[in-house]
Amino acid sequence: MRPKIMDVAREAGVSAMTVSRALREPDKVSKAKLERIRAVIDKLGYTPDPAAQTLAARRSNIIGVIVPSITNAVFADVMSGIYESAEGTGWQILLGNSRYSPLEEERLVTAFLHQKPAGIIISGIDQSDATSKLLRSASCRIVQIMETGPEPFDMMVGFSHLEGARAATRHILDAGYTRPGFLAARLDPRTQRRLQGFRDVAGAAGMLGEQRIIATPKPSSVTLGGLLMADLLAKAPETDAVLCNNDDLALGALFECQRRGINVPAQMGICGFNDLEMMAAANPAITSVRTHRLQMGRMAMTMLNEALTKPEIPATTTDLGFEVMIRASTLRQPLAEIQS
Amino acid sequence: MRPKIMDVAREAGVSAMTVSRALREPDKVSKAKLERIRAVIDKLGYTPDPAAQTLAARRSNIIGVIVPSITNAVFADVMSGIYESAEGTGWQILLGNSRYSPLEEERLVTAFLHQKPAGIIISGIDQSDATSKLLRSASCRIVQIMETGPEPFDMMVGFSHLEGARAATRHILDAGYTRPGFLAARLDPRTQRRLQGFRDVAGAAGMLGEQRIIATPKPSSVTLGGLLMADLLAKAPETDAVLCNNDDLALGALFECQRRGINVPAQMGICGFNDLEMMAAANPAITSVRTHRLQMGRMAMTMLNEALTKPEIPATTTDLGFEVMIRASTLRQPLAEIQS
DNA sequence: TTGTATGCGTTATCAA
DNA sequence: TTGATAACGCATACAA
Repeated sequence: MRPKIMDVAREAGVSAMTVSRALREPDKVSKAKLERIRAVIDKLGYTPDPAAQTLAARRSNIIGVIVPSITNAVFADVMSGIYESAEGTGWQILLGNSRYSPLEEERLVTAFLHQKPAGIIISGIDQSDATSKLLRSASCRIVQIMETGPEPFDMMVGFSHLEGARAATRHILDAGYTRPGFLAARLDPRTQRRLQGFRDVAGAAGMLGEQRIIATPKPSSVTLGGLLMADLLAKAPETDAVLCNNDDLALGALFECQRRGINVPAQMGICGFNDLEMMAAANPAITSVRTHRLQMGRMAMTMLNEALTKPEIPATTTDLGFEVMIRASTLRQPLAEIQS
Repeated sequence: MRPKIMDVAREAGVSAMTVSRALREPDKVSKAKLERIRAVIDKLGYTPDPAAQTLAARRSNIIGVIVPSITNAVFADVMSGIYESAEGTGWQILLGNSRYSPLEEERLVTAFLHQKPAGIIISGIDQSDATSKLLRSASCRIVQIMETGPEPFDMMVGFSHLEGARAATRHILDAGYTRPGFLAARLDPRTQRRLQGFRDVAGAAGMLGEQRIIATPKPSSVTLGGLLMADLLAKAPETDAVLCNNDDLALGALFECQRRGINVPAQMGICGFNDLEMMAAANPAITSVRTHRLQMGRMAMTMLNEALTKPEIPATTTDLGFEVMIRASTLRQPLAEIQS
């Protein structure tokens, strides 16, 4: 049988409560007893029973994490940061995959709240009314990740997808392209805000062509990137650059251009979003908006841990920003030199 | 306050035990009471407290899943299958990331066992002695995934990495390449078995050149694929094909060839492993060994669910096999035609 | 600083 | 088929 708290207490010559305190509030136990208790715990290999702890404390050591996809490299990176930062803290991570479905998200929040979690990390700022209500009345700390926005439930760490797309579009125009297009898949809220950013900047420059915006609700993939590029070339052959909603699409668009003998970046500029590792390795290297995914995950978990450890940590919103990584795929100068 | 089992019992005019039974063994409750209880449960919105259930039943509804990486697309796919198949079953998935560390894996197994899990899904067949001991004496069902092998702990679903690499190598030789190389990163056990498969077949054909085997313990990436290809070309310029240990490396190798003006597949054949989605979309499309990752995850969870639901389900090992997806990157014929 | 009494919400066991 | 009783292993509240 596994040793229980009473076994430790007996062996150490103290009460069960003192052992319990030694584990959770060592400051409130005298040095002598603390040492004795710790020795016994080591000797017996005692570990508290999580279920009993949860039942008695009316609160678990579970942190629920809800992401819309676990195969999308973007969220895989964020999760990796979360797991990394959770290591050694004692918090147990319960991962939920909402598959981009608000209903499934609500189901997950409900299921997680039944576990009396210590905290919840949830992606995005577009929760349904029902989900929002659940979260607002929840008695645990909450971190929204991926995005920043007004009216956080509690804490927030992310960046502005709108501004990211604006900056990328600005770069494309600065690079000398004049008929930019946009490729989008999935059409989730963040995608839509990126599209808005593109429209803002291209429109302000008088270079917006709605026929150059190719969007589909289908899930994103490299293959789809190629198909969307083909569609774009068919509908708007004048296009001389594309901002892709993500890096998979950008890579697929590059391959499609190569298959058609379209020179990138001379005849077609290509820009991705997220800056996955492969962007820099491609040929030509692909320009992309770098987002700080690992750091976002780490910080979300760190913020939560602080909020749960120290009392009275206020709600804060952290904007991690982004960075346009300019690479060969949008450097049109070679063509300009040829033309001059 | 959340309704408890006693609230339901009172409202339905039965004892708490009968409510408990109605939930878990409805067959043992009379039709009349069952209906009444169910109505009350709906009305009150009763949900059992997981912690109390675990404490009383000495067994949780948790299924621990241990993978060596969560950013690697291969495991992301497997996890996706697991989550998909777990949906609606009531099992809670606790995910652990061992980061390819046997020690971390042992730590995770220990932590999971403390939760009195209903089952454990663990990647690979190379558990340390300590981990093996823990798992053998565990009182829950276990599924090993990713690979098949002798001496399973319990259930198994995977495929032979050795045979996968053998088949790929055979294809490369059949395609007419005579000086094949191998690119490997990470060097985990599965990588090593793939390398063994390559050596087997290339050696038997008298076409093995040890100088053409480039391996590094570094984590895999597209960038690294390019670097390894550069290394290979420096050390063994005669190389006319590469089997890459995974698709990231293959893509990187392709880009590096393109940067150097080396024609793929005419001057260099490239074959990947796993057949991630992007392989078919690349230019040229890249040959790869398709593995059934989503299905593997689904099946692992399904097997576990069956074993936990129905009594006396025996241990079974399922080999899901693989498929060499032959694509342009290893179709040398064009060159052969030119030469003839 | 330490200990006692009590409750957390459910299920196992056994008897009816 | 149903129910009474006793755990399950720990933490909260309070007292000493």
